[in-house]
Amino acid sequence: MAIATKTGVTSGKRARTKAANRQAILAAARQVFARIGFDATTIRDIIRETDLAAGTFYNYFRSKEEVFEAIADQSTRRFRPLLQTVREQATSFEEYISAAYRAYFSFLKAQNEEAVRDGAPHMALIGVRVDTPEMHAIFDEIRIDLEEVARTTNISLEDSEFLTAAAIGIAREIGDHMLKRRPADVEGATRFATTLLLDGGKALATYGEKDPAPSAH
Amino acid sequence: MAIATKTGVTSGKRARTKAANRQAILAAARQVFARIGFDATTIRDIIRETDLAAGTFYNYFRSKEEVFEAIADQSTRRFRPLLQTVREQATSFEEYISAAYRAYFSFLKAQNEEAVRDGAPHMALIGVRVDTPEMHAIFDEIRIDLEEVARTTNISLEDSEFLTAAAIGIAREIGDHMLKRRPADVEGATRFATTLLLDGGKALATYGEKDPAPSAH
DNA sequence: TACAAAGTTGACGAAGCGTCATGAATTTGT
DNA sequence: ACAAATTCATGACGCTTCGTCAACTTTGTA
Repeated sequence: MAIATKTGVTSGKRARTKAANRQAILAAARQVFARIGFDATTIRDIIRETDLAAGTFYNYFRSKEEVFEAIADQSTRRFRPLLQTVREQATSFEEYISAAYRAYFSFLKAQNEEAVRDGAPHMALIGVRVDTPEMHAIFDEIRIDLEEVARTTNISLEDSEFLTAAAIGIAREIGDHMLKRRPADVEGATRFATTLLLDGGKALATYGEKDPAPSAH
Repeated sequence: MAIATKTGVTSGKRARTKAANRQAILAAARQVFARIGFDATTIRDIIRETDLAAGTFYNYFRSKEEVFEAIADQSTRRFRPLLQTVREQATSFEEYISAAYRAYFSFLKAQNEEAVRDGAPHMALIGVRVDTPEMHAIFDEIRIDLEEVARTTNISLEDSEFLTAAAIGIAREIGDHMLKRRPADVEGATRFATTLLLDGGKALATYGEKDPAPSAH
């Protein structure tokens, strides 16, 4: 009889298998992408890993690219609550930046380990990298956070959009390089990124000495 | 008769048409990618824009992806001499960073305008972004430059790899956002990126004031 | 000029694509 | 409780693109 809920979701069997099928396709796609890579993957490769028929795929996604985006979207969605926590707990600009980087690098490390466990050859991770609407939402969220934290700490930012872009650029690139170093050092990456974003490269360098002895807390 | 040169390149007609064909394919691919996008492009779309036959394509490239990489590689190759000049003329850390960012942002703007002129819908630029060997070369070049400039100015860098990664991340993201603002402000982006990398976000903020009055020279 | 080497051509079989008529399972209406 | 209506899975089909290859043309060598 299918009871309609507030959200418009029905509890009938129809709706349940629909959700299950979607998830099955996404899970299968994850596996196959990890195993043989996005380019080599065909839609039939994906559907073969489920108990569905070829045509059914097209009831859920228009193309391979759309599945990919949906997976990236899932990843991004899982990151947002972490950012939410960071926002709620930060009491200063420094704290926000530091905690946000830590959250991202931890998340990245976890995602990477999961992908490797799933049989990804090496670092073929579908990350929080693709240009999805969800990613744009994160960008705006961070920008607004920065503005807000700056405002409450009586700071004026010159250009919050550029600052956000830079913060994200640093996160992406340092994140990649962090993963290449085994074991991935989340704290080290966090400290570096935070110091750089706040105080710049000069704070990470020492003048007139042979060995570096920077402090960044 | 084909005179063999030092480099193993022959001056015969064979070698000339070979180079010409390769360029023809690359040029055609550029056009088609710009017009209809990478995904929609088929190898036959590309070859149709030349006076070659389908089979000939495979004498030059293994796949559409390989053409793409070759184009990205060309872009990257064109950027390297600019970086060379920057390296030669910089006398301080600050100067190197500033000039390098200016070179990159100018290059990016020029590339973008060229792509738009070629009929790219909007910002579908094949940039200095892809993970090619040539890009890795640039990365190493910048890292070594940073180390070198730091050494001659008696500075110790904590982690030149991370610093390079961060510098490139900032360039990429700010570059993207710069292009979205019309007209693209190369000097503004350069100033922002340079100040951030050297002195950090704090240098771009003002404390206890309403309107920002940052100085970054 | 004759022969060898290199390269081009386009037709061909294979592979993957997206669609759609069919039928089964679920929901709705009475 | 049953029938009508709706939703959706199925897999075969026609179509597009793929990469290859035997035949042919052009270039280089002697």
